[in-house]
Amino acid sequence: MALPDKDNSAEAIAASLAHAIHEHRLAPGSKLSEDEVGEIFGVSRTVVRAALQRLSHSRLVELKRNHGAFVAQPSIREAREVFEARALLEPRTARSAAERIMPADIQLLQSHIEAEHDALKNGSAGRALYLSGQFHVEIARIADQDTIAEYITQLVARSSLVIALYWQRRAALCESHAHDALLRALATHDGQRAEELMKEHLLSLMTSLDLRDRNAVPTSLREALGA
Amino acid sequence: MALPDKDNSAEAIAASLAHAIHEHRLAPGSKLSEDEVGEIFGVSRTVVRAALQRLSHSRLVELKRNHGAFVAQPSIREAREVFEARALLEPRTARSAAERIMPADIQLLQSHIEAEHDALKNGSAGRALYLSGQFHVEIARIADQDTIAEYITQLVARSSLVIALYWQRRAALCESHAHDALLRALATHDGQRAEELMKEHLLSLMTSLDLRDRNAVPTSLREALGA
DNA sequence: TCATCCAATATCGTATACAATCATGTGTCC
DNA sequence: GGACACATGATTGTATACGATATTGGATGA
Repeated sequence: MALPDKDNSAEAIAASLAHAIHEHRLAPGSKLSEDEVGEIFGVSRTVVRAALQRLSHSRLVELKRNHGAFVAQPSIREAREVFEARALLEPRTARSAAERIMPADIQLLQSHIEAEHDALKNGSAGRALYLSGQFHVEIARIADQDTIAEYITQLVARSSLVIALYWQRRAALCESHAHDALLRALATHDGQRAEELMKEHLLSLMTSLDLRDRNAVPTSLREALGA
Repeated sequence: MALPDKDNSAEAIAASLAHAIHEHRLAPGSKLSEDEVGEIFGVSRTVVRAALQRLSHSRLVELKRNHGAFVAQPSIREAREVFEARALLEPRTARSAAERIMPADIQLLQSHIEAEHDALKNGSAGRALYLSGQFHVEIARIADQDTIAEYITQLVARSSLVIALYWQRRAALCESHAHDALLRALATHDGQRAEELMKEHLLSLMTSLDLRDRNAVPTSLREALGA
């Protein structure tokens, strides 16, 4: 594992774990033992705890008292709420981004899309998912809204967990086309269209999930066995 | 100081500090020494650190490496961003709340407003400010959106810091009237009007602040002395 | 054979100790 | 007299030790 910066090691570890979660290398429900994580990164439990608390606050891990940290398993309700929050934040932010975007930003988004395509071709779906999320975060950054960008970063990461749990395999590759269209609207400073496209994109994302109750994640064993 | 629950003491301490910040009992820039806070609450630095990290993640305190924790001093830019984020989240949430509100909720909001009036009459402006913030949080709760409610909680607390720094004393008491009007719209399930009122309310809040650069908070001594 | 109780184990929760770092103040040299 | 270097103090950063708690496994009894 990449050794974290000697400074801010807790933050580096949190980022590393978040990245792994985002790329689906860590599945929802995975246990993150303090000792184990500490050994992997070569630090004591003290700093691991700081990292885990950080992630807990971002809702990426769940801290169970006296039981340890686990990669979060968002409920269906939480999944819906995450996308509803995104639906409030992202469309208007995309509009702002369209009004402020600079040539360098367009280049960057374009390379994001290409990297995502490459990742998909190489079969690294996790990395593609991560890049796809970063596309959204980047738009908030272009809109010059750090506070909103931070929230979107969180929501995107949580969306990755939601996708891990509730994705239905049919309805797949609309994604990249949506990003292409968004980029075109942004590049032409068409704020109105960017806003609409983002709204539709998020809606289509949500409808590609199976958020019916019956497929609830087996949070309790009783429920898992259909008792 | 109220002794925190033996369980989750870090969270209790964080909540206590957040409350104090929200009520302007702790001014922006105040130093929060780990030893001092630990002594006040009767716990070791370990748990104090956890609480401070939590607050740091909420942007209520700023952690300066090897220097300690300080109550945050939002920049003008951050102040704007906080209200822009609220402008995206709250109006639509108010509309949802209007559609779902129950009689008990109306009662609760009414009592919030009354408590706020009482606090103002008793001269405890800090408490009034806190209650005024809780009014907004309560609306998100009524809308049945935990995720958004959490964000609004954070943003409201940060708004309190912004108010402490940038409030201009003229333009004061429009507040309670705005809440009254909002409650009427909510109580009559007039979602459209609730959304509009919330949008205007936030706008008027922001314009009652002095967010011009020249009044920047003296983050550096040089700036404070007008050098 | 089954349920109940209890001990053993593993993990987390907290306190404390020590190391690292930065700020301040002092002394010396130019 | 001024600037630099260094020692000192205070505060945070990290590691470790110990205590608390919940689960697991086995033993005992009916």
